[in-house]
Amino acid sequence: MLIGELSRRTGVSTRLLRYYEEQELLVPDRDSNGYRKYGEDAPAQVEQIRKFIDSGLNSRAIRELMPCLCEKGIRHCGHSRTVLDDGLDRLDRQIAELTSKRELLAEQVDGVAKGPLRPDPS
DNA sequence: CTTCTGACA
DNA sequence: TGTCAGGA
Repeated sequence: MLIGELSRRTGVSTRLLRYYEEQELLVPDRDSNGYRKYGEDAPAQVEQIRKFIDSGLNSRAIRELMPCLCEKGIRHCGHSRTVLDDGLDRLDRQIAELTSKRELLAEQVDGVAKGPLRPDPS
């Protein structure tokens, strides 16, 4: 199928589908006319890519994961494990950072609550 | 009308 | 990610 059909069937813009190719997430064959020609499994692959993106994985991680995909989800080879676990670790670190920031800001909120009331400047 | 590449008031 | 250009 051509890029237009894949776009309609997945709801992903042609602009994005071309970007995925640029990132080597989904590289289609080319027709003699130069048009991108996607396989029947492309729709499923695009959906998988969307899920990975929504899970916070970067293009490099997704690129390394795509070869590990089969009809139903991921084929758990050793590498896919590593990539997935790295993704979880990165998210845990981000959660820790945000939690830290939240606590600092919360301290300020407490300070304001205890301080004397003043008329708003302006 | 559809797709392609490259570029960004 | 959208959108426009200029060509096939």
